[in-house]
Amino acid sequence: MTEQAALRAPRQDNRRRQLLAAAARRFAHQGFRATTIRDIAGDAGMLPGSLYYHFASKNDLLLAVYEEGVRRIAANVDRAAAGAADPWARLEAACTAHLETVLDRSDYAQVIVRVLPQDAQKVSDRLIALRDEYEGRFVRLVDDLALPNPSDRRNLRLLLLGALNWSQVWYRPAGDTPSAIARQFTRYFRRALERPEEVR
Amino acid sequence: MTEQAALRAPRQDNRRRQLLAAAARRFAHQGFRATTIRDIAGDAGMLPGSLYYHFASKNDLLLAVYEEGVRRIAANVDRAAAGAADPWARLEAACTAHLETVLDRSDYAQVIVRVLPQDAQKVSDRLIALRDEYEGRFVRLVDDLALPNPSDRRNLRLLLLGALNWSQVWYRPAGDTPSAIARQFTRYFRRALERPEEVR
Amino acid sequence: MTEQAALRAPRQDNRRRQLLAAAARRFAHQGFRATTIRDIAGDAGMLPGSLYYHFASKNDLLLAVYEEGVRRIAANVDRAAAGAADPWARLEAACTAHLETVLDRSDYAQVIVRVLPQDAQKVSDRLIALRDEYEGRFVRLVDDLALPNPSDRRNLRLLLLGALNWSQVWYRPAGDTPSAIARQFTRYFRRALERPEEVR
Amino acid sequence: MTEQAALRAPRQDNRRRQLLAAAARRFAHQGFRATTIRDIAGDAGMLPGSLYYHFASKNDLLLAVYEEGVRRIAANVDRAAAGAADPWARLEAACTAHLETVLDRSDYAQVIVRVLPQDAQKVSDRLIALRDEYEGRFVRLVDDLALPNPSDRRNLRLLLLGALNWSQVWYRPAGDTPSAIARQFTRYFRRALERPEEVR
DNA sequence: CATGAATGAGCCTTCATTCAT
DNA sequence: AATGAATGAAGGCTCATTCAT
Repeated sequence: MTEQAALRAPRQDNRRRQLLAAAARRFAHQGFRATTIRDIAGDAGMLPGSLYYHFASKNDLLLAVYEEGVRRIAANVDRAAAGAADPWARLEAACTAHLETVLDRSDYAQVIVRVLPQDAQKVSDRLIALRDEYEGRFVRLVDDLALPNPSDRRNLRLLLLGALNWSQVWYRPAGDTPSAIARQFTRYFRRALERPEEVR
Repeated sequence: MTEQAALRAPRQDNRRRQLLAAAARRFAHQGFRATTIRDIAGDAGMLPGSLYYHFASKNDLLLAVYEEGVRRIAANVDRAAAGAADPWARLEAACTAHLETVLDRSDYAQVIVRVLPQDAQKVSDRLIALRDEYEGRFVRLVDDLALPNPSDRRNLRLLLLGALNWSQVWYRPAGDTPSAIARQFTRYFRRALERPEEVR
Repeated sequence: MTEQAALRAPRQDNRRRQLLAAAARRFAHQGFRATTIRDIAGDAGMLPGSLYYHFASKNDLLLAVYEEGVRRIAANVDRAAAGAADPWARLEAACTAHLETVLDRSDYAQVIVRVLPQDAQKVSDRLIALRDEYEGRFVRLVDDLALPNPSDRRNLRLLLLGALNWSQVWYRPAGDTPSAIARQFTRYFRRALERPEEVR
Repeated sequence: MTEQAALRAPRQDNRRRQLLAAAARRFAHQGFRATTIRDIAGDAGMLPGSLYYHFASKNDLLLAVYEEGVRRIAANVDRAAAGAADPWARLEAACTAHLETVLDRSDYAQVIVRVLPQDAQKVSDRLIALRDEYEGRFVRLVDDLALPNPSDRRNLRLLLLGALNWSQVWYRPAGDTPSAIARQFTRYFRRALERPEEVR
């Protein structure tokens, strides 16, 4: 990259990115409705009206945050999964990456978990599609496991992801790390799955 | 109590109850911020201003809904647990009662799961206290289990309750019943706990 | 009417009427888009938000002004027409009443002439219907004339009403009175109509 | 003029002309206030800010459109009048040219009829002057008529022009052509004027 | 008990305009 | 000549809340 390009090109994108980051932070911490355009613009050092040069509406801003969130968490999860040898290791790596991203590394990703699509009626379809696209990964990861009782798949996936996502409610940085939590949860999950239920 | 009071008191209580029920329904289905005082008053057949005769603020209304929600779900859970013989059966019965109440039987209880305390800053402490009081039951239920590895307790409780609560996000009346979900989840949970982890 | 009723009943209606009057005045003098809710509320001595207790939107306010305008001008025109003996006298009386109402007596009526339905997209259909309903009177008044050449009717009606309505653009209180203008215009109109065109 | 200027000047003029044409079209069809600088710049393929290189303000744009409108309609009317032999034919030709230009041939001219000077406070004086200058033609055309009753002149001119201008409100391309309307109206006008009023 | 009426703060958004580049 | 980016004032509207009656 020439020095000129380094100085000029990113300018526009920078402001947009700043706004997006501010929006992600606010949406993740306060929720969608409790966040005002003034908050976001203020965080990025501009006036409310100026934000509309970069985004058409608050809904569109949420959509953009969702998109970035999916991009990031999906990239982390895919990278982590790709580095693992067998299906179980792959799932564990994916879950760890998922939870680390949500809890620690990305306001964007946290928004996907925290803000419900219904909060932005006009773009809710697209938000749902983004969520679904992302979660498809876990459908496939669970499908790859060799399970004694394959019909457990759906329920167990919902249990695992639900437990991970809910941790956002009780998680405190002072306790276990996100990756420790994810690892624990996945191991319990494995124990529950690997052998058929005993007769009681 | 004079006769007059006998006639009047329950009337007043009725209106309050109607408002509370309307608030619970709205908060459960739309969330706290998306619900207006107008919605709630309208559902109870009165005007917004009239609501303030019964409740001091929207926050107070939420607090009252939370209180009623805890009262109901705790009653259901306690009753279910009391009818079971051993610790594992007790936990399963409690979880089933918990999920049935949240998903099917009580808007009040659903509010506890759906509406975050931070949505009502001024009463958030009390909302948190109510949540904690209720969840204490599960701490005790899990403590009663005879586990090979007692240090799993906290994590496993968080996993189980988180998975149950998150089901509110994906639950559809057309699929498995709440009690079926709860039973399944608890059984997986049991399988994961009863046997010590193998060496891998 | 009892004194109590005199004091209490009209209260609500009074404020609504004040707002309507203020809106009519502003719309008539500044046009629809140039008038702000703040202007109108301010004229009625209240805050912008308070207006919405009485009217659901700015469009609805315009609709209400139109309705009142049609009611008033129609009443004036009908009364005037009813007092005249023959068709020509009836038309002249109606035109005089029309123009007097528009120019002198009613901001409401002036709004019908000045504000185009397209200015309020969401209610434009109803605005057009109101205009049409009113103008139907003139269709009938012209139909009642005994004309040598009946096919002139439509064009001549459009000419007469157009000329009257356009006077709003050049009319100044210092010059001819509205009724003088209307009388003059109607007489020219009559002269143009009563005998078939001569060969030139 | 240097060759460079010869090449450049018209380019600049082109862009200005494009903007003017876009503004005229928008103002004629949507009105002044409903048209945004964005609309106009967009129609000319540029961004809002760029427009300000060519025009100092939205008001100035309107003024320029008015000027061009007067230039065009005046040219049409003058040419038409010049081709007619006697005063009545001259008036009829002028009216036909006026209405054709307004309804069919020029967005610029339509703006003069549709957009009220008060819509642009800061230039309203000049807008009024332009209107007056143009209408002077009709004062003269009517003055040239030999009338039994000369005092009718002003009123009849206002009636005729008003009726013509108002046709913009009800005119639909599917019905009579503008020139047919203008011819009809002028003939009625002539009939009304040529004979003294009878005693009634 | 309830209502009618209003408040006031704040919300999202629009838009003419500016200006460095 | 034109753009990108921002401004700032204003606009329509919402909503929890108040209070005299």
